[in-house]
Order: sequence, then C-alpha cells, then structure tokens
Amino acid sequence: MALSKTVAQNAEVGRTGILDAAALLLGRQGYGAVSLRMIAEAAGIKAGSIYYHFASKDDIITEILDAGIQAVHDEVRDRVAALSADAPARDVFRAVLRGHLCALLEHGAYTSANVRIFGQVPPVVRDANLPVRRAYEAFLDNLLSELKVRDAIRSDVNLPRFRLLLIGALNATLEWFDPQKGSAEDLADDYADTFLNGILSQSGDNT
Amino acid sequence: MALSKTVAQNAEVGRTGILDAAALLLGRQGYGAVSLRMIAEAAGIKAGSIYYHFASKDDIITEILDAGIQAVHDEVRDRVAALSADAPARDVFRAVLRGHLCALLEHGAYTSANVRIFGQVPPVVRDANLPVRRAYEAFLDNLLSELKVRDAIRSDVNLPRFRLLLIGALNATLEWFDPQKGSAEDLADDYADTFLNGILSQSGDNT
DNA sequence: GTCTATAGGGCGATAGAC
DNA sequence: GTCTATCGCCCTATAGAC
Repeated sequence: MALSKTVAQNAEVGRTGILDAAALLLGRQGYGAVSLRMIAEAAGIKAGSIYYHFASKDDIITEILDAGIQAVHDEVRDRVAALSADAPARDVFRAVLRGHLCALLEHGAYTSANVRIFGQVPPVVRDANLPVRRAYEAFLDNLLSELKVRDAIRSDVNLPRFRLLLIGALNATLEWFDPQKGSAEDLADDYADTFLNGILSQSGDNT
Repeated sequence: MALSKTVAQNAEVGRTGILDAAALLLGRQGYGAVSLRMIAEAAGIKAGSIYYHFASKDDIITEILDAGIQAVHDEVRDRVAALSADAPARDVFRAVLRGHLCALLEHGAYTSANVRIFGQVPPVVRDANLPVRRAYEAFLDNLLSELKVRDAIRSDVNLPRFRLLLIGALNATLEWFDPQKGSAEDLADDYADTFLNGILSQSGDNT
C-alpha cells in the first residue's frame, strides 16, 4: 500500500518507530482494525520483532494513550502560560480551545489515537490511562474555576458538567474536521465565541 | 454470565431477538469486542442459526445503525411537532435536545450502539448508514434555519458548524451519563441554557 | 535487534441433519 | 428454524536461529 510504504520509509526503527507507526494507524482505523502485523509493516520490521520492545499489544496501546493526553495537556498549559497574568477571560478561554484543537487536529497522531480508540480498548487498558486523563481534567477544572472566581463565568454554570460538554464537543471535531476548509485555530475561536456568548439573538422572540 | 442470561431470558427469538441482543452488546462493548457467538448466546440460540436470518455480520450491523438514527430522528421530530406553531425558540431548542438525549440515554439500545460503533465499523457499513444520517442532519439544519429566520438565533452563527458542535456534544454524553445522578431531560435543559446563553457573565471583566 | 516459523485460539461463514 | 460440526483465515504471542 502507498500509505504503509511512506510510513515505513519515514519511520525510525526501534521503539519510537513502532509507537509512531501504531499511533498513526490507530488514529485512522481504530483499535480493532489494527493488528501487530500492520504496525510492524508500517514501522518497517516483522511482527515478531515487536516483542523485543514491548511485552504485548496492550503495552503499546497503553503508552500511546498516555502520550496522547499528555500532548494536549502540555499544549494547553503552554498556551495559557504564555498569556499575561491579567489577560481577559475571553483570551484564556480561547487559548484553551486553540491548544486542545491544535494538539488534536494538527499535530497529534497520539492525541487523535487516544480520542479515537479510548472507547474501544479493553477495560484494563482504559483504566491504566485514567490517571493522566484525570490530571488534564483537573487542570481544566482549576482554570475554569479561576475564571468563575474572577466573575467572568456566570455563577449558575455547573463547571464539571460544562467541562464534559466542552471536551466532548472538541473531541468530536476529529470525526469531520478538514484542514483544507479552515485552520484548527479558526475553528477554536468560532467554538469559543459560541460557548462564551451563546447562539441566542438579543433582539428576537426569546421570551 | 449474569448479563447474558438475563438477555437470553427476555429476548424473543428470531430476527428481532437477534437485533435486540446485538444492539445491547454493541452499545456496551463496541464493534470489535462483540462476536456472532456472543450475540447468539445473548439471543438464546447458536451462532450458526444467525445465518438463517441474516446473510452476514455486517448485515446485522447495518440494520442496527439505521434503526439507531431513525429512533432519535423520530423522537426529536415528535417532540417538536407536539409544540404549538408559535412556541418560543427556547422551547423548540429544548425539545430538540430533550428528544436527542432521551432517545440516546434512556430508551435507545440502537441509538447507543450507533453512536458507539459508527466510527469502528468497516467503511462499506458506514457508507450504508449515511443516507439515514444525512436525513436527520438535514432535519436539524432546517429546524435551526427556521429559528434563525425568526431572528431567534444570531445572524453570525454558522449553522452547519453549530449543528456539528451540538451533535458532538450531545453524543459525547453517552460516555459519562449516569441516570442515577439526574435525568436526561434535566441534562438537556442544562445544555440548552448553555448553548442559548453562553457561559459569560454580563458583569465581569469581559472586555 | 531482527529474523523465520509456528503454536494455540477465536473468528465469520458454510454444510447438512433434524 | 435451529442444531452440530467444521473449514479456512487471521490474530497475539513464543521459540530459537543469526
């Protein structure tokens, strides 16, 4: 296949090459559709050789899942940290959405793989990924909580529930996003406006 | 297993029993984790007998996927139709979210299965489901478009993109919704408020 | 560190009895 | 309409040569 050849040519061999090849395939085809033989071919080695680097298929998956969450967590944290301490709430919120969507849609084989396959892997693998997920969720909750303390977010907003809404909406973009129809940053800004302002007209029949 | 026994006892045999058992298993465990042998056991028959009713595993999946979209489409349409013609935009929007979430979270083995496995099935099965999906999407687009014409939705809202945001957020609730912590209708009303009004405080530092 | 070869098992699907 | 039995395939994982 043309795709596999390309991957094989570009991949470094060894541990990293296997992980990169696996993340790319898993993000595109899902957990059940990707076999060790496919991963090996994409990485430029034979299936049996994988077991020199990893004890099992699930070990590979576990490592990819963790790296995927960490990548988006790092990207969001760095973008928020780059803002001045008194940046407007709107800018903070935009930075979060830009970081999450750019990590997911533009630079993230591991993040894409995580979003795509997390719901498909065996329970034991899912559980192994939970600590890293919880850390990212707690980071977002703290950030949103600060905005609420600053009175930028309405007091009647249920923050943990809004965070679930937000992450669900952001991750779902993976299913339809097309980079040729606009950048991830533009999409993030559009989503940010919708979440911040709502869709309701101020002048309409909104009794 | 306790679960399989329960299903087997309750299921009618024959075509419907197979579909019901398969939808339940697929919604809980995903496409790759569910085999024909498991479906047969849950339906109270042997694996080979399935082929009297269906030509292939993918035929079963295809039928479940279509029924899942149709169920949520019907539920939303009925709830909107039950409103008076001049109902406020807020009520129309709430009816959409209530219908979608109740169909997905409370009454929908087929809808749950669709949301859960659509991204996991072979391309040919996914393609077969597209016409029914497109019909539901067009229905929602028309509905939102009417609200916009009535000047209830701001003119700068990109409706096709908002519809993607909305469905993505609603379907993602499947991953964490717990009926013991609140009803689907309450969740729908909460989401509706967030989408309609946004989260931004009117009094804060929102420059 | 990668190879070849294969064990052992589950899968979708089929054939034919009843 | 359901059964039993089985075919052929692909999978994960292992063993041992190089």
